[in-house]
Amino acid sequence: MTGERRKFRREGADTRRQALVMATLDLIAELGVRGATVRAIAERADVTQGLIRHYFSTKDELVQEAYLAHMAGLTEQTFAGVAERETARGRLAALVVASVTPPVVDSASVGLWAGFLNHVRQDARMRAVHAQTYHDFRDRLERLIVGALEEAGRGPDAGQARRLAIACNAVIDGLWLEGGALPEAFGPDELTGIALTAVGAILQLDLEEVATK
Amino acid sequence: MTGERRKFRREGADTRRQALVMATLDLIAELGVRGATVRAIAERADVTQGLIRHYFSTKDELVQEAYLAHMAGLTEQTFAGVAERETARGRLAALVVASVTPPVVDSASVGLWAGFLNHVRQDARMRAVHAQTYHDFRDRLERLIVGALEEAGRGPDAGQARRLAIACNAVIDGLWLEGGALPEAFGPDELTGIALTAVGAILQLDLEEVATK
DNA sequence: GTCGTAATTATGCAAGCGTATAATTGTTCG
DNA sequence: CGAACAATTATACGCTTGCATAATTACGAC
Repeated sequence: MTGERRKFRREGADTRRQALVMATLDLIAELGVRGATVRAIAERADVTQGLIRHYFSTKDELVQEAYLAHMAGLTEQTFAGVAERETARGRLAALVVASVTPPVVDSASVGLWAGFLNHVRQDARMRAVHAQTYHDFRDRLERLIVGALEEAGRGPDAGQARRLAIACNAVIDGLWLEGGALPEAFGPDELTGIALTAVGAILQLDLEEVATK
Repeated sequence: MTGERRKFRREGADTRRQALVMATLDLIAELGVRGATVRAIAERADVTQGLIRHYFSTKDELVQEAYLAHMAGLTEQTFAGVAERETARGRLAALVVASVTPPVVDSASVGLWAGFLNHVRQDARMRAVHAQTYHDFRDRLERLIVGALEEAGRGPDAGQARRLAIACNAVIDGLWLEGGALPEAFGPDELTGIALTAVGAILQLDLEEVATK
């Protein structure tokens, strides 16, 4: 009858912080931002709610760190297999394919991103992370594009390169979004083919022939 | 010292419902879904909170109607000037331009859309609205594309038309999203030019020469 | 061992939330 | 002009939320 206090193990700060961040991402993806309450996060991380305050002085701080982790993970997943390809055109094709294929294209991932967008619009630091993530991705894409065009003997000037990168990025983002938000609306591999064709048309480059390694 | 009861005017049901929907949209756009509480909505609509329950049996019902109104308004704004153009190619160009220009491209509008997305993923009726809005827009886009291609003497088959519409839709959505989420990242009219070039490249059609009426 | 301390749990609080219901009041119609 | 009724206000309830603070306990140092 003695009210038994819950047993626990001590963990390193990094482990615990990461576990809390993962639990937060899980919940936002699953239930939306509304569902990611302090209590729910704690429960999912198998911890009591007080501990969150021990590692994050405020809930917004935790959400912010979760956002950073999500965006970093997304970029990493997208560029995962790119460097392995030998030609610039092959690297570009690999990036395009990865961008519109699971695990990058994923309902929960898109939901997560959308859930964060409103926080982004209100919090200056999150806005900075957002802008940097976007520009970082686009810059890398632009470098791949320039490489592929030079390989084909046509080097674009800076303005052209910028505009091409914005356009290709838009195709990729749009397909990513639609594939994640309406998974059942597209056939298997349909998005892959469309993405390669569209980006190829914008750059006047055949990406489909090099898509499969 | 008699607690004075607030004066009020009776309004028609449609007027009040619409006012409440507008207040909801304002608040979600401004403060995110978190900020759109029943009390805040009532205050913005200059009404007491009890009235909301008189017109909507639940808050989710109000949110759902607001979503419907927002999406319908967005589509309407996008297609506003399209029919005035005489050639199919001109109509397509007009649609593309409208899609990446204010008031369609707008930070609040994108924020609103993102705020709804998580509701969409959890509520079946909202998911239906979402899917229908998307397919409706894409179908109209596909018809414009087919018209423009036939005008140029090349009628695509059904599969090609579908894929082209998905690709063009992705460009438009991606630019809409980025223009709304990062307004300061693009110069004036930059998105317009990029959108016309990119869609034109995908369709192998010159849209820029017909863009300005 | 046992002692100190940081990690963790337990409990509580004030504010805000959506919803329910009763009391009023503006409007319409005879 | 008065009665009836729907539109609107007022008030309150129960729950959940984020945050604070005190009580415990696992674990490393010596």
